Amino acid sequence: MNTQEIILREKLDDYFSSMFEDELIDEIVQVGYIDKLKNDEILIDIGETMTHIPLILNGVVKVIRKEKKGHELVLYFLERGDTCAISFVNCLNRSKSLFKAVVEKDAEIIFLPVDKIEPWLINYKTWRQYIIDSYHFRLIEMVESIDSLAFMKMNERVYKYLNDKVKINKDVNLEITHQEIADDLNTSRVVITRLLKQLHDEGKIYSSRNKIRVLNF
DNA sequence: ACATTAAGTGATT
DNA sequence: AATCACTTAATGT
Repeated sequence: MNTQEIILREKLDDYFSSMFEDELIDEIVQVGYIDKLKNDEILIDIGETMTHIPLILNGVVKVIRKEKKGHELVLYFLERGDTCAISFVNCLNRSKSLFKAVVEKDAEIIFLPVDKIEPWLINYKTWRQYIIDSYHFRLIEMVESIDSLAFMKMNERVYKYLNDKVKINKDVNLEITHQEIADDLNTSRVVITRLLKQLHDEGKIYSSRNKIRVLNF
């Protein structure tokens, strides 16, 4: 066993080993490769063809829907233990990505080549379960995202967004600019500035330049 | 000291 | 809730 495999196995032990059977872990170790990605690196962009699916070991990946003229909307975040099963099905169909995925917080990710992993669906019950669960979970998050778009006012959306961020980063102190929030929610900076000021005055957050602290989380 | 980037605000639609 | 136009504040060089 080479060092790469040993490292991989070690990383998997953290989280996935309790989820997958030993034989499956063995296969993952053999075909997968691990990569460390830094903030703002793009995993995949809309229209690109996917060849691998990611298993997130740590860090955070942000999944975004993008409109042609640069307008974006954040759909959900992927964290430890997550994969994007959507990308998996996309891979099987050899179709192009509907989403853009960028690293939100430095991440270690195992990439699995799709042609190798397809048979796992048949051979490994835990893998099947994992993929189905993941698909289900993404669907739920997508619906949540539709709900917030359709039914929530912008001030509620901002607050939810901040809370989601805190949850995912495990830190109530966020380093973020008004502009970045505006981009993620597809609105304008001025609107965010005003709503944040409102939240600040209501005592729900504390905000200063480049920083927001979510209170009573 | 100056330039750049982030944030705050009134007025208008 | 969005846009414009402008101001003020914070930060980098």
